[in-house]
Amino acid sequence: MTRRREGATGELTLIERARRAQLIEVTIELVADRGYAGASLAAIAERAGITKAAVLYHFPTKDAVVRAAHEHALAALVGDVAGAVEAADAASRPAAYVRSMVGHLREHPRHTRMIIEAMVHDDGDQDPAARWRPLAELISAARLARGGSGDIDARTTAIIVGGGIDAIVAEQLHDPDYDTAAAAEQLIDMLDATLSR
Amino acid sequence: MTRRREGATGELTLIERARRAQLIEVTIELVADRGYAGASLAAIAERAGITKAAVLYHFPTKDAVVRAAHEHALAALVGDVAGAVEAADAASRPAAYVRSMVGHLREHPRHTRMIIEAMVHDDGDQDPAARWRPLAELISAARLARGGSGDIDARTTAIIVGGGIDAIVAEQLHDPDYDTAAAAEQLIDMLDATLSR
DNA sequence: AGATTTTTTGACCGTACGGTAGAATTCGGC
DNA sequence: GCCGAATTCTACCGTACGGTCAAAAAATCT
Repeated sequence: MTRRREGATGELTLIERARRAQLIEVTIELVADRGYAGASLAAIAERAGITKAAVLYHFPTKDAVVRAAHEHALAALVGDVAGAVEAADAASRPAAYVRSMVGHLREHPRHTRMIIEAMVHDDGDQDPAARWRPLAELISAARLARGGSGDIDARTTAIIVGGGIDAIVAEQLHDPDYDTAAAAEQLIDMLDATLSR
Repeated sequence: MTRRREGATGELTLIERARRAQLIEVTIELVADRGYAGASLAAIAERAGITKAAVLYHFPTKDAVVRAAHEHALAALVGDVAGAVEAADAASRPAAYVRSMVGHLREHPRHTRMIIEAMVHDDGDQDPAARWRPLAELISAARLARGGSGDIDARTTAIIVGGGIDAIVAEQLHDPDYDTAAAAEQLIDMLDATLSR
């Protein structure tokens, strides 16, 4: 009963777990502070106090490190938002979505920059609307629950509101004093006006 | 009376003008198709049918080429939008702004990608709100012209609407069949509802 | 303690990049 | 045809990057 890695099960050593977590952490910081280009293998290694080769011992490639960091930041965000949305009733779920997303991003600016940077630099030709599909579905459901009669396009509405979220977040990343909560409420007002039309 | 360059006046040869224009053009194409990273000196030179060194004869540095390309694309956009806005009365200028910007970007997708790519990759810590300040002023003026009484924040409104514009454009760049005109009208509706509150 | 495995290191390789230097070419004006 | 300027080429330099390799150093197990 050893603690070595078992190829089949993929069991990991405690040290390896810790290192991986540390590498993910410093990579997030690095991407947040200096952008994708600033997150070189050498830079990651230096911040972690080891060498490039040691980093590549824990991850097969540099992209794997960045990908892991991105997934880590993203998982925290979607978990947060999903919780807030489920706690609301159908009619106010879009509002809860916007509110919790802006709130999370304000509380975790590093993760935010990481996510944004990854979205920009990733594969380029990915449907932006896919990102907001969950929001689009919440919007459709909320419109049903409210009995709005206008024939608004949920997809387009989600795209617009999503863009608004991104813009608010970007502004807050530049000016930490920006009142994102108030901005989120104004965006929610605009959305509500569209929903009940 | 020769046609050589006159150091003091900065007069340019015809050939140099043509080359510079061509280099700007291929750089825009390159950035649009393959992103900032894809616009290397070698790639630019290859598309122009010359060598790296020849490119650097016409521009002092690679960044100068990209900067010139960006400014070229941006100038076309702001000229277009400014014309459309001036042709409208104060109350409907924000709508004209949104409409003409989305329209221009739809008709010049290459220029659009160039502008977006430059905005993302430029210097990082630039105020996103600065981009939408002209829109913010149009919004303030329109609210006055309409006699709306609510105390909405023009800056935040401009940020949100600007984000919506970006999102619509991004969606169109991914899906050329996306109805950006309809999306722009919906965004304008949301803005109008906020303006007259 | 000895054996074995996990982790780290240092030295190296290949590539792509932006940029430079000087020689070569083209081209218009005389 | 010649001269000088405008334009382009070839060859090279230095740097930074991601990645590989064998060997050393810790850590762990028996």
